[in-house]
Amino acid sequence: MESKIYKLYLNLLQKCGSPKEYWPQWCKKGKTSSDREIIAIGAILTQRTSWRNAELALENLKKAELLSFGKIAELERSETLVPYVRVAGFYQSKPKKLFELCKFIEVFEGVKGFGEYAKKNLEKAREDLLSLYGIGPETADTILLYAFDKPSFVVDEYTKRLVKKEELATDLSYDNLKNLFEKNLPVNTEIYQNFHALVIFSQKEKSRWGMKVV
DNA sequence: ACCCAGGTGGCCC
DNA sequence: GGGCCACATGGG
Repeated sequence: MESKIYKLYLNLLQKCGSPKEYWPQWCKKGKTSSDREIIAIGAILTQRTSWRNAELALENLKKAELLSFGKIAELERSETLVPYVRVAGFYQSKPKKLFELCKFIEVFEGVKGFGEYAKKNLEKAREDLLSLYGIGPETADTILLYAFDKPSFVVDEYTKRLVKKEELATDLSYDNLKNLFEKNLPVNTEIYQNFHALVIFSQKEKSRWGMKVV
């Protein structure tokens, strides 16, 4: 595998070091069902929002003992989440998005939990996620890749910028870039996880980056 | 007083 | 299928 894409990956890895240092929970092995739920909740909270604010919302939910799919699915109304989620912005829609996802998992997987759901076939799980309100391609792939540990490459604005700058493609649509990366990399969850983290990380100040343990 | 942050859904054409 | 726009908070 000697594609430009793979060389780019190796360069980023050499330049930035292992993403595990600054994305500990998202890249770690042996995730619990709870870890997976928190990652999925975080993926929604961070939509068009700084990770710092998404993290504050996660902490609010944790203090309120609402940081789990079961607890959120039990709520009668999504509006209950508003005060905890407010700090992450879009507080009218994010509670609905979280509620929708948690309800979906509850209805379809019952007591088996998110960990079991994560074993679902990748293509089917991606279709499921995309059908939910508030989950578009980037969030779906983020959940598949980091919460489910499935080899589904995540494309974001940083990826697009990088591809444009390196002149790796002219069609910058989501699906085209996703296919481009998946076609030019080994089908490997760890590489996809590292790559996406490195793309984001490489464009930020190292000292200001890093995820706390929620 | 701007601009941005790990997007998405709803319109419009 | 692509091009806009609203959504909302906190930090620079």
